[in-house]
Amino acid sequence: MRILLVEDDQRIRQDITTALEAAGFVVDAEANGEEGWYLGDTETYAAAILDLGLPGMDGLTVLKRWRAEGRDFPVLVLTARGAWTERVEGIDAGADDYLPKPFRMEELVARLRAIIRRSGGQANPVVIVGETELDTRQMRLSVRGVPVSLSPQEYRLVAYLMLHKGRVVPQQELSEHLQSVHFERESNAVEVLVGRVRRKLPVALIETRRGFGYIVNEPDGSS
Amino acid sequence: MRILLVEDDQRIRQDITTALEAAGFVVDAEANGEEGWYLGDTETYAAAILDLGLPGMDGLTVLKRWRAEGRDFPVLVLTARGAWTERVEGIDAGADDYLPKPFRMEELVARLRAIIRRSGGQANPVVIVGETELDTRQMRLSVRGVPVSLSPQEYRLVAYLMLHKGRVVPQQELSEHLQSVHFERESNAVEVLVGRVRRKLPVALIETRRGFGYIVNEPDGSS
DNA sequence: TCGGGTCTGTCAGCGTTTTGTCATTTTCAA
DNA sequence: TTGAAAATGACAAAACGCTGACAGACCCGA
Repeated sequence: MRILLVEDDQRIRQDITTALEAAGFVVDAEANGEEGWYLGDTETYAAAILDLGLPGMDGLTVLKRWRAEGRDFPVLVLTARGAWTERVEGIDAGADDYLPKPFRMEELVARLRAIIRRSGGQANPVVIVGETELDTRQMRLSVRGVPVSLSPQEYRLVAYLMLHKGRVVPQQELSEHLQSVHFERESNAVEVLVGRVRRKLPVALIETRRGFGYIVNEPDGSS
Repeated sequence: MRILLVEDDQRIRQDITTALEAAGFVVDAEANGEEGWYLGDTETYAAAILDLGLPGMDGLTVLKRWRAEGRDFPVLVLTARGAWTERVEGIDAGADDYLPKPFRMEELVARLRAIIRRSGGQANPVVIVGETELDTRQMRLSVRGVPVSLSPQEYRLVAYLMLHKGRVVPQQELSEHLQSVHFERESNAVEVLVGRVRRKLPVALIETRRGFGYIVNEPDGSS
């Protein structure tokens, strides 16, 4: 389930991204209005979260343009507290819901799931690859119905790979995503982690693409 | 069971929210009439509690608009003491019941349950997980039919987890929800509380997901 | 008003798990 | 074949959650 997030505040963007990923979504986060618009115009998303008041291109404009071009994925608009006008405009422009700042992350996730569900998409918290099942609500991984006990870091690794299944994920992206504050090039932390996970799994889930990164794929899938 | 509460008085809103949550409802509380209307129009609620005399948009108008657009969830109207006219108008506008201020919280909850039941929705006050039973009406937890004596805080913890069963609840969410006015980073209050509850329960109900939070789950482990 | 009991948050200590690093070996693609 | 990339085993520091003890706040009955 892929979500587009357009929000200029670096801090908020990070927080939301983290929360959504924890909730099992895949997030494309973008700070700039124009770029956000372009992404929404060219990629396929289950929903978008749009902050009004963006650099580059105003949020409302972004939304109107999408709608004008027939992009109909649900959009959740973030507004400043009490800015009632913004909300009205947002709704008029084709927003599906709005959320006044500040908000609680749980609420954001709940609302997002709501508009996705309403739009016909299903905000399924479960990802399945072969015999492996990832339940993002329970934060649990199981193989053939048997839960696998993973440490937080291990879980995050698997979750990230599974949510991005079918795509080669570079080591650097992983190590950045595991939010360890280390960019240390000379660290094989990810490799070690992958090893640990593999030892715990009864099936070969994570494939190595030597020189590129790791990938989780459907069993029959070839690249 | 999700309830929409539209009430401008901050104090009353808080009280009702607390009472309803204690009773096992999930509450969206809103102070502004217009925002309340929007929520009721776009979200799905089991019922709404509506104060007349709101800023933004008058309560009666909100109600009429909902009904005009076919929203038929039951609505409980709060009226000022002796404002007989309001009641008549409220009923005419499509309210299912009214409650004159001031009122007792228990009465509010009872009436709310009544209109929900009448409307076909089931306001089930009982949550069952394995051998554990949470009766939100009596605010009582029992295991194998034997009541467990819990302190208020302990009860809230268990209730919250049980009402969110099948989902990992982060410690932070818990500590926020227990409305302790502390955002204190380094506080192990939740851990202590969990420990106390566990000691009182004859069964393993609360599972720890190290690094993530706590979860209450059906014994077999499917959500 | 006093005294005992309960509730709740803090703290320090403890054992366990987790995680990054390092040295070394293995593997693979060019 | 060969050198870089990845896997592995071992290790130690750090993180995490649990527990018992404690003290202030609060409630209630005498």
